[in-house]
Amino acid sequence: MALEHAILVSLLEQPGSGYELARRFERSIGYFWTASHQQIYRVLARMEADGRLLVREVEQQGRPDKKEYSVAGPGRAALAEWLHKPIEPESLRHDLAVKIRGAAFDDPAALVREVERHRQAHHERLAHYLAGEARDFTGPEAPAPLDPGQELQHVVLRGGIAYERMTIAWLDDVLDTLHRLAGPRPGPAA
Amino acid sequence: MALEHAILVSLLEQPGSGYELARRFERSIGYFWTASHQQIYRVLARMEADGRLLVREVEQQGRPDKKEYSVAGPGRAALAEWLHKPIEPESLRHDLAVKIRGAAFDDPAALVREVERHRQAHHERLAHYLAGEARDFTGPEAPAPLDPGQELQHVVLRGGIAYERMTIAWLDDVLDTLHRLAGPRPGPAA
DNA sequence: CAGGCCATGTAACTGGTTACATGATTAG
DNA sequence: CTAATCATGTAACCAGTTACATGGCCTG
Repeated sequence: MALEHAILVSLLEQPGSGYELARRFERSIGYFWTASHQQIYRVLARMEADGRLLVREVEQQGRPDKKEYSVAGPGRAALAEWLHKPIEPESLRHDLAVKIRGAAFDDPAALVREVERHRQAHHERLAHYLAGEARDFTGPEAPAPLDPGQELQHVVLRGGIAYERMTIAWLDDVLDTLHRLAGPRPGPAA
Repeated sequence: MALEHAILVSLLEQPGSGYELARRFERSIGYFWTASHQQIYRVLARMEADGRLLVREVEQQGRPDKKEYSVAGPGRAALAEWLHKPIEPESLRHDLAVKIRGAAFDDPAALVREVERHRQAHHERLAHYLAGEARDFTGPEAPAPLDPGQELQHVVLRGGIAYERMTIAWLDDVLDTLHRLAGPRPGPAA
């Protein structure tokens, strides 16, 4: 149930509406957790009903009104409790790896394009993360001595960067392997 | 719905019972997908009802009878269709990263033990993967020229190894960061 | 005789995805 | 006029987790 906790962390960093949270989940929080707006609204409603969040209706001009959520005492307590409770190290879940193994029962060469597409997507994510890192942490615009919250955000982002780099390198390995299997094909003209 | 496809791949590699599949999901397939026996039995029943799998009751001596599943024509067709259809590159979901960012609102030092525990778990997984690699692919017992299926299994395993190594390095980075934040603590005796 | 492995399942619940639904404002 | 952005939600479905349930065989 980490979505609740991710929301608590995000709202502690900065109160905001469901819509704003959904956008954050596409950016910074999305480095390590994703959620759709539908899911977010549902969970926000439940958390407010449970007394973990406070809502404030904010009128805006030129835009729809919004509900600004912030963390209530019990919410903060729930987060603290979770932080002190050990969690299971999680395992990978990678559809593409299923496909790669499945290629043995199909044409391996047919997978090249798909793998290249994924490589491209990870490359774009990496560029996006690096831009964010320069903007918020290492660039000339960034605050010189980072506060603890920023240091922690930075180390999480470094994890995202390391993940994308590793994945790109692995997909190159996969492409090499697929080419090797397709190149010297066992045909009659071998 | 990649569990169905993972099951199809595994049964194409080798027919087997639900119990055997559950064990494979703890080993080789578990490099990139996990599933509990409950889930597997449920999905197997559905796939058989849909005509994607065949069952054969196998009597055994000294053990309970088992149902051996194998892939039927429509199952193979369903796999082929999925293999040719693009899928979305997936994003990370990492609870521990939520905790790390949450530590800004708690005591960062209190997280050290938890991170060390995770580091340890990933270290063990890495050792397990490396042992499997030596046994099946690179060691003296391994078949000299690997067939395409084995090449593909190997490249997926290399992905798991790269992931574990990357994660361990990142967790070291996280530990450094936590120590830096806790070390020069902003107390009255600073 | 206790514990672990082999083997199969049901039931209830929780979390996540997809599809549907509405409606105002602003920029091109 | 059209598309994008802001803003909030409901409903149905699918996937995954947790708890419960059974029972024989083998090893120590």
